Amino acid sequence: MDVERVRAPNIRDVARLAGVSYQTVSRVLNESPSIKESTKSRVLDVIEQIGFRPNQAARALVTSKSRTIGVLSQQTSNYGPTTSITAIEQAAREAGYRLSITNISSSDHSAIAAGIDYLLSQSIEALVVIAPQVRVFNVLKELSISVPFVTLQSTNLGRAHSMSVDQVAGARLATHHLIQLGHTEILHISGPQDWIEAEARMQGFLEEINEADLRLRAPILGDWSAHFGYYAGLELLRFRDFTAVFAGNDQMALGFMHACRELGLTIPGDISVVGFDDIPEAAHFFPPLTTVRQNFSEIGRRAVSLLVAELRGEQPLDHDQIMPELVTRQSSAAPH
Amino acid sequence: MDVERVRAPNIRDVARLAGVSYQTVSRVLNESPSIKESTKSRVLDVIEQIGFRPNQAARALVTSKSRTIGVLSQQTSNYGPTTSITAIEQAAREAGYRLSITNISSSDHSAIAAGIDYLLSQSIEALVVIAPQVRVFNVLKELSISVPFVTLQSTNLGRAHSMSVDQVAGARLATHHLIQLGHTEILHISGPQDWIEAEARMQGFLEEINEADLRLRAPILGDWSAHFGYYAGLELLRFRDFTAVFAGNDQMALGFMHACRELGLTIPGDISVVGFDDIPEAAHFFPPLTTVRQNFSEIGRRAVSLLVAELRGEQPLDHDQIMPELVTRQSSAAPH
DNA sequence: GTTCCTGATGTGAACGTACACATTGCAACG
DNA sequence: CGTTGCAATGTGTACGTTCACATCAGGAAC
Repeated sequence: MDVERVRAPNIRDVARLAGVSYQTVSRVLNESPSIKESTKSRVLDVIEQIGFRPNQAARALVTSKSRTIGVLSQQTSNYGPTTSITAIEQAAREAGYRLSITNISSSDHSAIAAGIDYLLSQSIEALVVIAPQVRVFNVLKELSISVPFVTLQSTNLGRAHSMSVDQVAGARLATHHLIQLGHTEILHISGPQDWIEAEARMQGFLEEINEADLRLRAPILGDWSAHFGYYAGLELLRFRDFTAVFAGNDQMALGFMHACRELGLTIPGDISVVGFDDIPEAAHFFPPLTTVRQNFSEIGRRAVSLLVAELRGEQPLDHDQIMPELVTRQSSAAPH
Repeated sequence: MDVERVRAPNIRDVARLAGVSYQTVSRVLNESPSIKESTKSRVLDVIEQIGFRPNQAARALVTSKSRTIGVLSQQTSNYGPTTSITAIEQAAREAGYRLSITNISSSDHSAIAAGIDYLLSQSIEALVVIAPQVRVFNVLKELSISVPFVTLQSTNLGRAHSMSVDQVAGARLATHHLIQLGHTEILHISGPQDWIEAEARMQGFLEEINEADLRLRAPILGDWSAHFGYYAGLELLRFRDFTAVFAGNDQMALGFMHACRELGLTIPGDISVVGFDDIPEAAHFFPPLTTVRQNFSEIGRRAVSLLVAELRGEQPLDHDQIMPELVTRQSSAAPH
């Protein structure tokens, strides 16, 4: 009584119904130039009619091309990475590539290596790395990846493997803004020490402070979370020996502002705050947050375009680095 | 002068070096029971030594199993979907499945159909749908998908295809909380009309309002964004004929509170606000937001576990529906 | 010693496609 | 009218794996 397991139609079924050889069908599928218009449309009709789909596995097997781009990412729901990934997915699809995403939860050496290994085992043709930790790059260097790859953070890998918004410049914009308002005692709440972006933002901060010849205060090392910003704020505000804070991202800025309110301080009256990223919510914080906007989607798109060009053997478009932009809102003002 | 293109080692290379037949190697790879321990370890040694990786494409071709779960998602960087997707990815990987994600940007019929078609063309074995619009389900019904699938929202598809936090119950929690505080004029800012979750939350709101025999006010249809919450707030607050707002998500609540502040109203003094989702930032809004927490990760995990069980022909674990939880913070209080 | 069984291993085929090469038909050319 | 050339199409094979089936050795049972 069991029903014969229906086999999906293949290229030969199409050929038979269209009265041509399977190779002709293959030519239609691959848009070969030398094929008569009439046969082509006849084949396409049959394909449409019986709902034939070329088998990707067979295709991948014979061409040894998986048409897949791997993405290694830090496990996060943050706005930046997810926005980039979405852009990557779209750009990849438009270029005819699939995505294979792996999120690593821990960032120790073996987890990173396992993540990359997992991706390579799927015979990805290219790799995008969004896990933005220094350690990840050591692993990358060590493994000498056999496929084209690109990281979405500024690195000193020295090669054309990096695609990023200029974090140093962004941090300088933010810091410079505060200095120009007249602040002289500026605190930086940084991201985790081993994050490349945190490091770059800190560097921009330091450069600007130095150039203005201001007193340098040791940055606080945070974890990007609003919670950290809050608790750090409660602690830091016991000594009110600063008038401005540059937070490594908008979430920490939010938490810090929360702490300020709780201690009865007003922003920007008592303390100015500047964030980084410009997440969509930042415009509605209390007060609306002055921050540095970076175009996460553009980074993702460019990463894909770089990789795809490399895969096709084309010369990649030579973009300038993407510049971030200061968005001035109401959380920053001159000190009184 | 060109170097012979290095071919990746295959199962026969391993067999030769280990002095066995390729089939024996295949048995080792597939953990066949009847294989001598000594041969097994010899084969594994060779695999390790030459860095052999089984070719997934060949495997997929012969087994006609892609080991891939498709994810159809609405293009978004929102906390909920991204958190779920991350959980799905992890659970899928642990169960030995890859993920193939497609984000659809528009939600018209053809875009949805194209998205599903794209996923099916990759011969996915199962499908998770996170694009939570009513329209999507119509397309799903229409297409009569040939693979097991699950949606991450409550639906009335009538079958065991849905995995979700009970949105109606969550909305009732929120609304009931406001009623219990003594509010009688409660406004609901809803998500877009065609979103299943928006509909469910609205339904919960209506049920609770009806049961308490309060005056029903027409919900405002928003778009989930903080911007909408803000502009809606500016508009709504021209008539101060309500004392509490239940927003369809935390972002709209944030925007609404922004509008309140701008008009000189205090929260919860003048107006109480309750959100939905409990995004990590909500605890640091001004004031910290009372909201309904739902476990996005758990939904994702359960979806995968359901699908994997179905693929393996096992009986899926029968979970109760996941219940949301009211998180009371400082944005809600008794009216004065 | 023969038979039977079972655990361990080997052989042939198939999956569906693309590539390299072969063949056909027909027009142009001398 | 034979040759050449080219456009259009067909045939054989390979990709790397798994499945179905075949084989083999060796011990138990008679």
